Amino acid sequence: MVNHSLPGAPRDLSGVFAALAHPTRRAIVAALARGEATAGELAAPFEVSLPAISRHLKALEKAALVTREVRGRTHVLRLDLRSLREVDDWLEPYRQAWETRLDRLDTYLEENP
Amino acid sequence: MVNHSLPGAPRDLSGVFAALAHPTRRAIVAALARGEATAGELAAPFEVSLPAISRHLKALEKAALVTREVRGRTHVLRLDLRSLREVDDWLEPYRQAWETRLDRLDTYLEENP
DNA sequence: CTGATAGTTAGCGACATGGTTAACCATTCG
DNA sequence: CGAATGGTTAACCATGTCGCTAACTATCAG
Repeated sequence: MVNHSLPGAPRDLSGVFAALAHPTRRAIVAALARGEATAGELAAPFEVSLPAISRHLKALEKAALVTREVRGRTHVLRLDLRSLREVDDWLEPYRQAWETRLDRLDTYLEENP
Repeated sequence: MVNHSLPGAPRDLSGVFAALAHPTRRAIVAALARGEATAGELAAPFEVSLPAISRHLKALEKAALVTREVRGRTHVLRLDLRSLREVDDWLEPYRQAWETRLDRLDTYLEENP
């Protein structure tokens, strides 16, 4: 088994979940999944002010969901998949639970509409 | 593809993530994965007061992570896996991302210690 | 140097969260 | 009935979140 949480990134699942508990931040994560972007580029689609986005980015960075590289006066943000992978790891035992239980419910519902 | 969010359970992923952003609530979820339990049974392992647990349960219920059946004066709580499955669904595209990218990093790190 | 651009920090207000203790239903038991 | 049990609700306090505007820092262009 592989350890997905690196030494420098302490397993603070609470912080990760809290960061993901905001639709704007999830949208930023989704945007970064398509590739790196600057703070301004990330802020553009949203109606909230730039300072608001700036603090969302800080929250994502603190949760280790995002890394930042300062290049001159622009900040390049990138998604760090490891924190998401920790969420996935946390989910694992429950996944097993619904694979044994809930899929049978799915089957039942499909066969009895 | 199966739709895991049922009509009665509106897709409020923010609420689910927020509910999971607290260690006590994650512990309750973990406890309920082993089977149903009463509020008192769930509160026992924790050092916080019973009212505090009561409100954690209410938060989990509001996020549809937990269902409650009132039997006489005891409340029986059960885990509802569907909300966790929504988290899993949300995670899916990212899972694909790290399966194509990060596993190669894993391989690299294992081969170059 | 000057001005424009990229972004953060500061300060404020409104509201949510999480914990406490005390009080309050509701149900079971003798 | 009266008392104990299971649990929630109320009131309060401290702290955190999220948005705003205004002000600031830093870099690039001319």
